[in-house]
Amino acid sequence: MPKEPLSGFFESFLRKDSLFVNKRALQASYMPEEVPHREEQIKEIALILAPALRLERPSNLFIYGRTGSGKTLSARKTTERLAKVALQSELPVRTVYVNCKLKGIADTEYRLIAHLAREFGKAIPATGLPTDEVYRSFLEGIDTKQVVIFVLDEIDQLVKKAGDEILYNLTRINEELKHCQVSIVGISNDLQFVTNLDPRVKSSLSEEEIVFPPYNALQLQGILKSRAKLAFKEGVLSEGVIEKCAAYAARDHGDARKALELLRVAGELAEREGSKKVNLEHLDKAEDKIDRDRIIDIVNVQPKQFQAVLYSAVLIKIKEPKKEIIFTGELYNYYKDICKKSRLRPLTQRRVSDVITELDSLSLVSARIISKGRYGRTREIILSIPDSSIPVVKKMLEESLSIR
DNA sequence: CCTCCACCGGAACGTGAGGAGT
DNA sequence: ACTCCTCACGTTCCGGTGGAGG
Repeated sequence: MPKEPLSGFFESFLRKDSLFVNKRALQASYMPEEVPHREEQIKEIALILAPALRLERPSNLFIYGRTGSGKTLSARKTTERLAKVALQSELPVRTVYVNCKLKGIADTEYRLIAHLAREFGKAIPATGLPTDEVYRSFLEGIDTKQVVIFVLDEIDQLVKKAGDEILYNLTRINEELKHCQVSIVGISNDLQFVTNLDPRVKSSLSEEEIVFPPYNALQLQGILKSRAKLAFKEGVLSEGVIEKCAAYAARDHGDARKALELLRVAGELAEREGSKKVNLEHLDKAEDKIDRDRIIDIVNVQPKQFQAVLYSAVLIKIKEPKKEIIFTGELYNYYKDICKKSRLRPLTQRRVSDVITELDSLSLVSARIISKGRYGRTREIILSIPDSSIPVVKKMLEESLSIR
């Protein structure tokens, strides 16, 4: 008599004590009441944006700092409060937050402007119209007596993809508007971003600038503690878990988001194991899991051609484990072979070169240009997938490319 | 000091899909 | 039906270049 496979599973799951009380407090989207160690920056932002409440145009603001340093959170928090006060006093002030990296939402000029226009009640089709038409509609939509603050997050990604003309147009729209006043808050985690911007855009975009320094280990501990208090039941975190978690993230430019994710995943692993406590081993396992999951997720959604290029690098690594460094030419030869095996039309080397650049920005490989003197100039490419994950990735790629 | 390799990376252009306006 | 958009993904063409070796 086969036992019912799920017999009692959900029942006991329900009965089993969860380690969490409110897991959301550890998720990236969570907006805490306070943003610790960023009081100064928040005050600065508030000071710069406050004139909006007198219906004056605030200076454009440029915020930068590394990932997980609290930029987005601080900016959102501040604009939210501002909007709330404006609403209470019935002042015509609008704040709009856009993340430019979201695919298909705001990652081109057309889409960004269309998105903004929709915020002001204009219906813009996803495609089809000329861009100036979209601009026209957008301007028409906002040009009433009001102050509008646009917060453009990950603005560096937008410019990288679509050029800085967008910003030039955006910083100039006040000249086109009769009643409305617009100011722009740009957020970037690329510190170099401003330096290679068109000088005209640069000066108007960064009328004001705020830098977010990375958190140090102690500050990270504070952040983790306050969130852990909300997220976990009392006493489930073993001694030293917070400290180690903070140390791990501090090692890597003080990324608070990463620290929180680590803690959350450690908690989930502990819970799944049926452990009563989250301890240091769970943290180690979490670190591993996050790394592997990230890679798998990214690799899975890459186009076939990208996968083929990556697979070439993986193959080289397996055939010659001692060989860390691959040159473009070698990789390309392997790649052509792979294409034959998986019945893919090989791309030109020029294109593959771009693919390599993109794999680099996904951190699947790291590539830098070197000169071998007499033997030419090329890129040295190093696979950034940890040895432990290589077999999984290899299998995935073979399946996807239908090899063997 | 000069040369010259093996690429890099900018620019212009082509194709084909998804869609608007007339 | 026809012309005109954007946009992703490629190709072709080509000038540019750091440094080992003559």
